Parts: sequence; structure tokens; C-alpha cells
Amino acid sequence: MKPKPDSVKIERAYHHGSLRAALIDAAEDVLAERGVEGFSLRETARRAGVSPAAPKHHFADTRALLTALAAGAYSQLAERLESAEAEAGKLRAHRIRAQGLAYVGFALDQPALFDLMWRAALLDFGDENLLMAKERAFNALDRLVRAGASPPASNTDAAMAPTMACWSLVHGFARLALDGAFGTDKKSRQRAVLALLPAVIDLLVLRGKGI
Amino acid sequence: MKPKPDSVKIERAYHHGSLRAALIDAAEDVLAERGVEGFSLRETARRAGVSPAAPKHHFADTRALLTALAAGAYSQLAERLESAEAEAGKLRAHRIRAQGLAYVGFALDQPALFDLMWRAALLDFGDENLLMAKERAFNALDRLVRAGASPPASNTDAAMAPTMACWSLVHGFARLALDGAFGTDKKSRQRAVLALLPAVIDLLVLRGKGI
DNA sequence: CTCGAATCTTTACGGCGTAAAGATAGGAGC
DNA sequence: GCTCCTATCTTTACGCCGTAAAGATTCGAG
Repeated sequence: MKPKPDSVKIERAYHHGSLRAALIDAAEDVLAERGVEGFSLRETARRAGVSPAAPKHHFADTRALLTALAAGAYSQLAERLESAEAEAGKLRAHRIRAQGLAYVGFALDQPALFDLMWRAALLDFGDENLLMAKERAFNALDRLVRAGASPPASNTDAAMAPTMACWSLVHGFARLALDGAFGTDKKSRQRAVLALLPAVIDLLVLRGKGI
Repeated sequence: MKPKPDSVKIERAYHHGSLRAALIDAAEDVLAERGVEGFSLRETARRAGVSPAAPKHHFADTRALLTALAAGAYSQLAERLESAEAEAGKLRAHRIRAQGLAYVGFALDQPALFDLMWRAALLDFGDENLLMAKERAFNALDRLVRAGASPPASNTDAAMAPTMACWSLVHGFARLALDGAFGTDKKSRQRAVLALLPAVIDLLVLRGKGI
């Protein structure tokens, strides 16, 4: 038997060894349990087994830590959108519907993380990682909706209307679901989403339907 | 000259006289200046010229005060939706568009208040005033979209799809605008909304358009 | 006019984020 | 192998926060 590689420290020397990663893990737990409103850096440090001031060396402040979480969340979302599109058929409408379901699915699976992603007051959107991850998610949607059309001059360009319509629809639906439009427990939310969301998306996507 | 009616106390006796109203006013100011994240009951009391514990007799806790603000906000929103519909023409599509513009207009005019309205973690949705005001706003929209159709069995009923689609679309658009999709300053937001929102709404509302 | 009840102040407690200063350990250079 | 610099972590402390508890003041019903 070879000795186990000691790169994985079992427990707590004075120097933690991989505190940065441990803080991110703990922060995700705290966030999931208590929501954005109840998040606390001290509690996160407590769970990582270190003092309240220890995070300072890895994250300048709470905002920096939350920004790292949000960047990861945008990456997860981007992956879900990309793979949902890939797994759908060739029809554009089907692909768009699949992405929409994936978007709302992510929101329901990770409600606190989804909340965080849009709390500009708590995040540092000057952070490159965050910006890149967010753009990747946005591009996944835009590429599909405006299929091959030349990139618009700005994000207020009228050519962006279809993308903004799709994004707004699924984003609004997700937010309303999370904010209690279908009740507060996870079960009834999911039931309502399954029952309504496909029809809602088709109202926008299928030509000639309209509301 | 008659003496001024002394129902309006000029300044501070030990008993404030109308602290409840003063607190609501001050709270609206604090909320508008600092946003939901930066709101503080102590600061609100300070501005009302009263000690940190004084609000206790009028609002059990911060949540109760914010709940009162949110109820007022939902009432304002309902009024805007109702009058926007009334001022629009007879065509259903025009009326729906007018309501959508009014919805997003309210969000941009009162960003902090609009934020608050959806922060279930900070509000008491057991409060009757809040529930009623919210329902009034929702009904304004639903009555218009499902024009005269019988009320659905539940809010997950498939018949609710058109209402949820309209609501989701404008709600999502408003949220994305407030959360930085078109920049962070008020001006560029409003420009983007004017340029995009009518087209976005028509994509859903006008038959045969689709995205 | 009196006295209970409503309103407001004072004081206090524990939690938060984080700044500043001290303790400890890892590792580069000799 | 030893020294010492530096990164990492702890301790302590400060000023916020919400709000509980107890005391002061005023109002108004009887």
C-alpha cells in the first residue's frame, strides 16, 4: 500500500491549506440554507472552521466572496443552456423551448444562487470572471434566438427585441415562481412550472399563436 | 386672521402626534436613497426625529414597516395599470401594450419600491392589506388579458397561460432593466426601454408575429 | 382631577462586517 | 540545516444593526 498523498490535509493545522475553496463551499451551503438575505460571512467562516477575519486574505470582503459564487452560478447556467440546446432536436422552436425550460429549471433547482446572480448591489460587476461568465450565458441564448444574424450595434438595438423577449419571458416566469406566484413550497412550484411554462413559451415562440 | 388649526403640530412634543405616518414617509425616503439592501430602521427613526425603539408601538418590527410600504406600492401599481388601460383605445392589443408599458414604467420610476415588492423574505404576506393590494394589481392584468373568461380553478390552470405569459414578459423585462441589462444609470435604462419594450410586447401580443 | 394606558426614551444584548495588531508556519536563500 | 521574510490565521476592537426591557412623559376617560 502506498501512503495516501498528503496533499489532502486531514484537519486543521494553523494554516488551513485550502481555505479559499473551503470558504466557497461553506458559502454555498450558507446561501442555500439561509438565502441571500440571511447570508453571513461570519457564519461562513465558522463553518469553514476559521476565525471571522480569516477570509480577508482570500476575499477582500463579503462582496468579493459573493461575486465568486455568482460567477460560478453563471457558468452553471451557461452550461445548462448550452447542453439543453444541444440535446433538443433541429427545430428552432424546440431548441428555444428547451433552453427556456433549462433556464427556469436552474432557477428552481438553485433558488438562492439564482437570486444572488441578479443582486447587483451585492456583487462586483467589474469583476472579469463574473462578466465573462454572465456573457457566456447571455450568448448561449442570443445565438439561438437571433440565429446567425449579425451582432447588433448595441444592446438597445431594435434587432435585440426577440432576444430580450425570450429572456424577459423566462426570467420573469422564474422570478414570479420563486417570489411566490405559485406558492412557497418547492413541490407546488415545480408542478405549476411543468403545467404552465411550455404553453407560456409557445405563446411567444410559435408563429401565429399570440396571446 | 383665524389661528392656524393646531391639528398640525409644528414640532416635537414628547408625543410625536403622527409618528406612524412620519415613519412611513421617512422609510420611503431611506428606501429610495439606499435601496432595499441599505434600508435601516434606525436610520428611518433618526429621520423621523425619534429614538430607535420608538417605531415599536406602530410597527412590530422592520418587516411590518416594509410590509406597509409594499402594500402602498402594490396599490400604486394597481392604479397605474387600471388608468393605463382606461386611457388606451378599445383594441385589446393596444390596451395590453399600454398596461405593459405602465408596469415597466412604474418599475423604473420607483426602482427600490419595485424591488421591495418581490422580496418575500422581507415581507409578511400574511398581511391582509398587502395581499389585497397585490391581488388588485394582479386582477387588473388578468381581467384584461383573459377578457371575461371564467376564473380558472387554480393559478396553475392551463387557462392562466396567457396571463402568466404577459406578466412574465413585462416583469422579466423590468427586472432585467433594473438589474443592469441596459446599464446602471437611469437615462440609458429609459432609452433602452422606450426603444425595445413596445416591440417586445408586440412579439407576444400581436397574432402571427412570433419571435 | 386622577389615574390607567399609550407613547416615547434609555439602556442593554447579541449579531453583523471588517480594520488593526499579534501569533504561527512555510519556504526561499544562504 | 538555519534564518528570516511573508503569507496565513487569530485576537481584539469599533461602529453599525434589530429589538427586548424598563423607565419617563403625556394623553384622555372617568
